[in-house]
Amino acid sequence: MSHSYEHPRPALAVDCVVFGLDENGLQVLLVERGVAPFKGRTALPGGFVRLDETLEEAARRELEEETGLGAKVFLEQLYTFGDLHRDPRERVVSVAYYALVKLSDHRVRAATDASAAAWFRLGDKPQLPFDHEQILRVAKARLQAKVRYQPLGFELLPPRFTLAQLQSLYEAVLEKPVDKRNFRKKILSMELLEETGEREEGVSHRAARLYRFDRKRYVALEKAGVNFEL
Amino acid sequence: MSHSYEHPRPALAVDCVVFGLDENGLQVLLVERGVAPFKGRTALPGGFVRLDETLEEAARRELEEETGLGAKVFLEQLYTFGDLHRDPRERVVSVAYYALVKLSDHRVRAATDASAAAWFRLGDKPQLPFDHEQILRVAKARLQAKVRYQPLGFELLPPRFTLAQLQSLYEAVLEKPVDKRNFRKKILSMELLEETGEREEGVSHRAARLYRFDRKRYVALEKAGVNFEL
DNA sequence: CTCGGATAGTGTGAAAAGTACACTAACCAT
DNA sequence: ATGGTTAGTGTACTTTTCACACTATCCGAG
Repeated sequence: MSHSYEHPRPALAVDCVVFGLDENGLQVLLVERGVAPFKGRTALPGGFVRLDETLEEAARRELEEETGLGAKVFLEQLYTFGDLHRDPRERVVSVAYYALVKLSDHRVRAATDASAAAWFRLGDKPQLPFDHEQILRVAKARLQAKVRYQPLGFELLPPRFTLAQLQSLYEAVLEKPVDKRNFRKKILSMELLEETGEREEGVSHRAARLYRFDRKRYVALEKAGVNFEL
Repeated sequence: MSHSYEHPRPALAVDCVVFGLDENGLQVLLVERGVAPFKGRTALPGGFVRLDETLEEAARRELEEETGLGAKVFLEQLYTFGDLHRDPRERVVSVAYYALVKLSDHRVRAATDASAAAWFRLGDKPQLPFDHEQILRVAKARLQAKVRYQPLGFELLPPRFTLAQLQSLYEAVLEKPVDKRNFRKKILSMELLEETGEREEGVSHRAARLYRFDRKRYVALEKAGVNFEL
């Protein structure tokens, strides 16, 4: 089947930068390409936009198809890349999205999935084709900038977490150490965290309290114009 | 002439939100549409992306064609809008850009240009077609957010300006008053302004000093990681 | 059962930044 | 010379940021 238009059109794609976090720091989810160009190479998950779906729907569909990630992950538009030769074959404009997922939920799936998705540490990944290196750089910069004034971090953690986990998240993303006492004061003063009353289990030292992110309160405070700068 | 592709493709357009400033506050540059849909309606300048130009080139070309704005204006990508029915005729995805121009330079051109471009105050403009109201809202929010931590304001002023002009610019963009002494202290402490040694002329009161934005110094300081939060 | 190892959890003082605020200086026009 | 108009300047108070070290709790090993 063929489709004709009066004027030539670039192809329109979406690409996704999926960030996850574990003990080793910030990771990114990459897939092995199943089609040309760059078939067999490791690249960002993505694909062409269909006519009956929005850009975000296209991004979520591709994520589901290529990595098994569900529809609820945090996903935000990043930037649109339109250099003439970013795809060697033909003109392709790509709307990039970035996603944040709780790596713990998706470690197994990605590891066993037939679609050959895998997590890579940022400093330890293969060279990416197209302009995916650039997209990844922009995504990392955006994440670092945004995490300072929006509580994005919670998207990367399990539903209940300790303050130490939250702190090392910030340290991993920002790539610099944070003072424990000042961090706790600051983050608790925002009143976005709710104590669950529970504690860590199975650790061979004093068990830390488990907190939960209070999303409703966040929405309310944000509407009221409160600042969440770290 | 007709162009065929194996899979259907959305059309790809760019739209531009051009901000300018005068005594009446923040203004936006709009054009009268010469083609359907919405022929004759006032809308954001924009048009379709060609295969041999990048997205930014397309935005600058459309600006030149429809408003006479030159190639040097400050222009930055805003967001990409891809709702299914944002264009009533067919699927069109639009990459929006926003521009900042010195209104003084372009007041005459826009007023006399055959292409029927005109400046409108934000609170006093016709209803815009497509999703251009949404695009404008996003652009305004971005400008307000960005002006706080990047010295964008200078793009809206003539090359030499007084501190009072700069202050009213911030007041116009942020839509709230700023303390004169604190503003001057803060902005001068950034060391981005250079005294020209000249003064205002033709005013019937004490003449203010004229300053110039030191772009080189800005680039240097920015690289060094300095913060320019207002 | 106690002792060592590991992480949780807590407060204070000093420095820097932000904020509110009012008068004199300079210039022009009448 | 006087009045009108905007330029230009400093200080005291409050708030925020930053650096920094010890006790509490739990587990496991001996």
